[in-house]
Amino acid sequence: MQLSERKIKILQAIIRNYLETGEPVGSRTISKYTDLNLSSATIRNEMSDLEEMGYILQPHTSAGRIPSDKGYRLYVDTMMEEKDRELEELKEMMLEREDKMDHLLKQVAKLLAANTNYATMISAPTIHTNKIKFIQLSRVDVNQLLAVVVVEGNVIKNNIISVSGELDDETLLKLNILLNTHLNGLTLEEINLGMISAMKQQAGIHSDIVADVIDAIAASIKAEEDLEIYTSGANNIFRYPELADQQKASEIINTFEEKQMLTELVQDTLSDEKNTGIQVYIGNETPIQTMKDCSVVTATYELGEGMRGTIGIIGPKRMDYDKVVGTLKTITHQLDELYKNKT
Amino acid sequence: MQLSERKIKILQAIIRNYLETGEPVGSRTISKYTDLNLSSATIRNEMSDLEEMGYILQPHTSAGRIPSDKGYRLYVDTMMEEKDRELEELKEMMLEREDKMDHLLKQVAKLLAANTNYATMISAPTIHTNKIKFIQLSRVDVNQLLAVVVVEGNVIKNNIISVSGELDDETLLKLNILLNTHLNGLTLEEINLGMISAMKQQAGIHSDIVADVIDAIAASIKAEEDLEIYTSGANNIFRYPELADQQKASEIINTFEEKQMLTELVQDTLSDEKNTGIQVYIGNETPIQTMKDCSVVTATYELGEGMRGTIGIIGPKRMDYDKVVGTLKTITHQLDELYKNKT
DNA sequence: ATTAGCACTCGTCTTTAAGGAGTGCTAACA
DNA sequence: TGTTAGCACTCCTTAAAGACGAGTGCTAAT
Repeated sequence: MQLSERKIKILQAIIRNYLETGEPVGSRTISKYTDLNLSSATIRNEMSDLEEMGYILQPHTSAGRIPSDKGYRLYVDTMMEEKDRELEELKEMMLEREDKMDHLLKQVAKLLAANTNYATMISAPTIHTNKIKFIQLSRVDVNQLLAVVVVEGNVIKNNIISVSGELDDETLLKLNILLNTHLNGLTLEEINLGMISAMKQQAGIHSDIVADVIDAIAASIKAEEDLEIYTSGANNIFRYPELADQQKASEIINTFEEKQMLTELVQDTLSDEKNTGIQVYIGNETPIQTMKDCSVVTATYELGEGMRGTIGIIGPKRMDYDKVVGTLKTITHQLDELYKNKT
Repeated sequence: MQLSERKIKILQAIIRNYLETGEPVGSRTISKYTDLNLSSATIRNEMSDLEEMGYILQPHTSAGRIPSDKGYRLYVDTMMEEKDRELEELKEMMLEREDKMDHLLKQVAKLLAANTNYATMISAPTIHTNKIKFIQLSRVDVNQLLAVVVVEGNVIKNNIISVSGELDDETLLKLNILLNTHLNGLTLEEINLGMISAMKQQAGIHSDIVADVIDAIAASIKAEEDLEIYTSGANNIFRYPELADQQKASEIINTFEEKQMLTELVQDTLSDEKNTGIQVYIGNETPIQTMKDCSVVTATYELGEGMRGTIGIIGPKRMDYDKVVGTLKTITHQLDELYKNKT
């Protein structure tokens, strides 16, 4: 069966209505709601067709229809009208020039949650492809060195390294020069074994320290390990009765608290880069099993080259996709702007 | 009316039973439960007295009794038998010598939540009274300086400072020496205005940089600002029907997610140091309004001198106080040990 | 092709009744 | 005087029954 123009209009009306109310939509509602001027009986026939085609379903006989996952999918793919939404607060916030990345991200998550009434998450940008800008070893104690690594984008990583032998200031200076001349401007991937052994050779008896330092750098830069994820508004799910029962709420809250599982979402989003950077997962499409009764909309944001993070909005399947997608587009754009102004 | 020996025994039996089951306790249950060998009628009379005295209450006529806050308080103060509980996993975990403080704390929170089935929080130790061990300014870009401050206990703080004028290496070195000679070994409180102006004078035309640096140090050390709090097991509250309804659950979850409000709990706990370091807040006694239906047990742990943090366990009023207090005592002790072995 | 009409379904809400746990009180007992 | 058995009473919980109504599917008329 074909999806006639009229069927599309009716489906759209059903979904729009359901998004608002969360209640099954009856034929009479649509008959009044749309400008099609059709009687409820006609709508009923069309609805029957739409159900057969799998776009809508009935919770039980004698109830109205609700969209199926397939219906939502069609809606998101073809019928959505993005509502652009400027977040004024965000602008103001960014004007304050938040130097601390983590603060900024927490704020963004919070703001998004407050504006959308859904649960939100944001992953700190991974610095995978980013270049080392500055390395410094300092002695903080007799046998402890502090290794500071700054990568492009002014992300700072620290590590305390314990060393056995003593080091005089001169040697330390030499090591610093050695490390900086060899590693500055490189990304983590570009540091290879040959380079490391060359450095070790030059370091002579202190080669073990070089090894330690490089390990430390690798460990601290390593993306998977400390993929920081900030969340907000998890309790928003209680606004939606279809998610608010104990079983489901508990699972979702747990996912948000553990954060571990959210990394899968980030990975999945970052790996797929066909479209505009916005992805919509409806129900079972989500990579996180515990969210199979939700819809998840994710966006990739980019701060300069190679620094990419993910923003995710998690809500009921009947979320306001138009608003969410619009908001996400705006916000990723604004984050982009922020970075440009900062550098 | 006096609390006779027998009344105490009965009250204890009621509370113990209610802690287990969460259901109002009837007279017949107690009559069988205890070794007092009294008929249910006698128990009823005693219960009536206990209710009049405010230790227990009836949800409605013809229901059993449940402990009142006053009853719980008496239990905690005089009748509790701490169950010592070693956390084997914790020992193992600590053996791995987690260098990263935040990882360790997250792990502890998680472990506690898993072991107790309550929600847990742990605040990172505040470094309030701690001494500055090492300061270093480095140039990372034309007009950007990186200020690294290490305080005792190897807690590292970074700040990027933007400077207008250019600085040559020599000046930077001088500034570093200036800062270190003046500030090393001092706590934040000990840095006073006189000292600052003296340093500014010595810095000459770069006095503004000194000011910036000190601001940065103050900002990064400041305790209230970045009182990191890690939480775990918030979804455990769903295990307890009396907390699991939407209204309450949502509030509690929110408190846990925002974390902001939890700082009050930390402040309160740290400020009061009469007892063993364990505090029990029952119902309305808690400083956090949203937790008035819960009980909160907090403990102060200490890592070396002056580095103190708070561990909190949040559960229903009928929590297993014996177990929780015992566990907290053990864990603070173990953390103490950890620190000793580390240094 | 559209629509009015109507019987039918089925979830929701309300009412009613039965069941039962637990109490308070009274009177008897040691 | 303290303890206990007995009993009426309360009130929550659960189940069953019925009323209600929203919404459907089908049929026949337009």
